[in-house]
Amino acid sequence: MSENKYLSIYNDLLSKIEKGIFKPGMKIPSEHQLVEQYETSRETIRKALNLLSEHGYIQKIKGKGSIVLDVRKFDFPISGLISFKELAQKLGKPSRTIVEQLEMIKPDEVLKKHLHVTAREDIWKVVRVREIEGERIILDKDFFNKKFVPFLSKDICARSIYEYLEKELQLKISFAKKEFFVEECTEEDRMYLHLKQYTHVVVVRNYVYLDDASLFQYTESRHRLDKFRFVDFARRIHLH
Amino acid sequence: MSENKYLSIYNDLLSKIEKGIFKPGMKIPSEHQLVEQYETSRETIRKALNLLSEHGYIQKIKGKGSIVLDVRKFDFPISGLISFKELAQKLGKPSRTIVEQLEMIKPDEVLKKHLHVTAREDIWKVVRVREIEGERIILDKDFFNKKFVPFLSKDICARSIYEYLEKELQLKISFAKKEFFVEECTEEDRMYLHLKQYTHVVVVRNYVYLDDASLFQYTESRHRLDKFRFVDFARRIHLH
DNA sequence: GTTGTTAACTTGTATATACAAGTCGACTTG
DNA sequence: CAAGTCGACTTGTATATACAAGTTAACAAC
Repeated sequence: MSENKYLSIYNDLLSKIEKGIFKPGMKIPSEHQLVEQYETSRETIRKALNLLSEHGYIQKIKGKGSIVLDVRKFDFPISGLISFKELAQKLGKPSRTIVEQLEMIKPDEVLKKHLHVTAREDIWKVVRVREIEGERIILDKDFFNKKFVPFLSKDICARSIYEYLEKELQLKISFAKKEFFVEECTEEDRMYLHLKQYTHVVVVRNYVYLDDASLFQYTESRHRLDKFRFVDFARRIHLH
Repeated sequence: MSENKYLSIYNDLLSKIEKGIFKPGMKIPSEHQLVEQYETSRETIRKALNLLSEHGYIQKIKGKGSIVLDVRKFDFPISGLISFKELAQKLGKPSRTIVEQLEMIKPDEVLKKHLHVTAREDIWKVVRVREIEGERIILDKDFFNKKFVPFLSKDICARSIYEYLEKELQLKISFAKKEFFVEECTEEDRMYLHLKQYTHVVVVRNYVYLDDASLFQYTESRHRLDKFRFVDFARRIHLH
């Protein structure tokens, strides 16, 4: 359970939306009603509702109430900072992770720039292939600063690195920047993936930061063209 | 200026970050200091800071303060609901919009699904090419429900439809869902774009909603592979 | 010198109140 | 009947207070 009142209310309302107790198009109870239901203050309810709104689950309309959106209903992966294991569980497709490389390296010029490290620092390099429905679709190349991740094993990489980082090492993963673009496939891509006839791959560069804004991971995720899909939810900022 | 106190503080702090008065890595003044500077309450300051944090401009660290991130410094287009005109102005590259088609149509089966309309409703269809540095890079196919947009002209489409919708028609554009994937290019793509040797295009499907959660626009944006780039900022949700 | 303890700072959460502003239905008024 | 008004509801903004919890530097004790 959450220690936070507003987060536990967020979770409760979210699960009611996902279970269909609150259906798309429906109004959810008013803030006043929720205050009584959860025996809390209006500001606490509003924090929970604003989180739901930011994440695309509800739309708040002044004077009327909050209605459930269907935007988030069928679509994954939707924008967010989520591990492959969490994603695979949501999607429910049979998938497997194959650890192809796991070694400690010194960064080259490119990596020094991406991870903001010096030539002397030790870096974990992990290369994994994600097999989805029997096809080798995604090539993930992860780089971790050893300063933050002293130890890694093949077993951890095959299971879920994030679970290990957050639960065992107590790292507080906070935010990420992702860059998407398309690139010609390399020899490495062809070696590790089932590329069919495709000549390009979709590349996702992931820069992951901890709680204190320190960059601790750089990931390059290379997807076969035809299987790539990404969904984003955005709100317009009005400044008038 | 904004009528809202917290939005005008958000804007003021944002412009200080963008102008470099607050530089990446620097601490911004504490909430208490900002309360005195802006002569307001702490909750109002916190609303402004939380917005900056959500949008990737600062990181708040409990017990320490808020530091400016460099994540947003060089990267556009970053996730958000922004018109091509606004984007072009930010990027500063020479660009031009060519209106190739502008007509009123009845929706076919596919469009009926995308725009949630019946066969009897009138739909504006706008086809535009975005020329960047002299090359025809992006093909935008927009569809507007006539119920929301009674009138359109070539002139409006060449300038900025969004400016017209928001300023003239007073439509309140609120949020959007975007889907990204890669597709084989069509005859239409080849006809309108400078595609070089590329066999695929990046497709962005855009569903745009108004204030009251009604779907009013569907856009299909088709990008030449090599010029496509998208940046996303995401925060991890911790539920423990 | 090292360790531990304050004290003063920071941000995070929860609560209460007041009023503004948009929506909607019922009722009044012409 | 039509139009306008009013009251009861909704969400939005601004303010104040209290306490929790993390950080840091100064200081005291050993």
